Amino acid sequence: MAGDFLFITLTMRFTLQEIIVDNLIDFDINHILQCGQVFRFDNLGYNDYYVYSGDKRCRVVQGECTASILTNDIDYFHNYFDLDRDYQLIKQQLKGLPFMQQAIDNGYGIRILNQQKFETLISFIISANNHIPRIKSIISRICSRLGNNMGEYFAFPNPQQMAAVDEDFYTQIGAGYRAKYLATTARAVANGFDLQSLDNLDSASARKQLCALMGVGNKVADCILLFGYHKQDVFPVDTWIKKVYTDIVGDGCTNNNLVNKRLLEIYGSNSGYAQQYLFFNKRGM
DNA sequence: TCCCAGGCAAGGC
DNA sequence: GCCTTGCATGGG
Repeated sequence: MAGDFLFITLTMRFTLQEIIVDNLIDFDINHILQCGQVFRFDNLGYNDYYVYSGDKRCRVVQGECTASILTNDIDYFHNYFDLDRDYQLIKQQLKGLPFMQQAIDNGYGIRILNQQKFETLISFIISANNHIPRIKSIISRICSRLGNNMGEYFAFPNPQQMAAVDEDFYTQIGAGYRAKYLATTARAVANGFDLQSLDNLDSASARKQLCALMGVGNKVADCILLFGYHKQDVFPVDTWIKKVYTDIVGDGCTNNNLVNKRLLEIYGSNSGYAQQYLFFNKRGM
């Protein structure tokens, strides 16, 4: 009997369950993965991906009318893909604002993922002045060298695991001048910087706290707030968004803080969503 | 090749 | 406070 129980337990642990997304008007896995919010995924074929988050993995297979999310943690990925949110309502609210109609038409399937805070923090420190393919490869090496071996893949390391190595390690895996930022910030979090507590703050206060971490400036903080905290009243300004700003306003402003302020005024409480549609649209994907 | 990338820290003013 | 400069690396 004890053997039977063990067998059932193991079977349940490795049996994948399925989330069916039955409305592809507001879900397209390519849009979701290619709008620059996440760097850990593998393309297995046409509309077929592994997506990794923390120590978890799911497989997303998208067909003509439905998408299937295969995972052994349904609740986690239901929240991860933000499936309870009404994106029709968001699009309705954004539609009349500058450049939104075309951007929404192009990236209609974008959803803002609910990613883990520490992973988002580290990922966007690496993103600074960097290309997306290289960001992905650096993160991949950090996982395979420091993260737990999950069998078929590696988990994203926790703060203690990242704090256990020094700056030289991050230089060796190709992080460039961000090596110091990674070593310093991983130690700050491992030593008690409480990422979770920022959930209770308004965006401006949380942004200020995040900017105290080495390697985190206004833009990186805004990305962390949007992708790790789902704060919607932020507008990360990078080189692509500055091009968009030139298209929309065209006043020659080159000050990122002013551009950020003016875009927030235009897009208001839905700024985070607007930013993702505009970023995706500008990168021409 | 040479430019550029989901910018930041440090230093000068 | 704002503005400028230096910065590691590799994909296109």
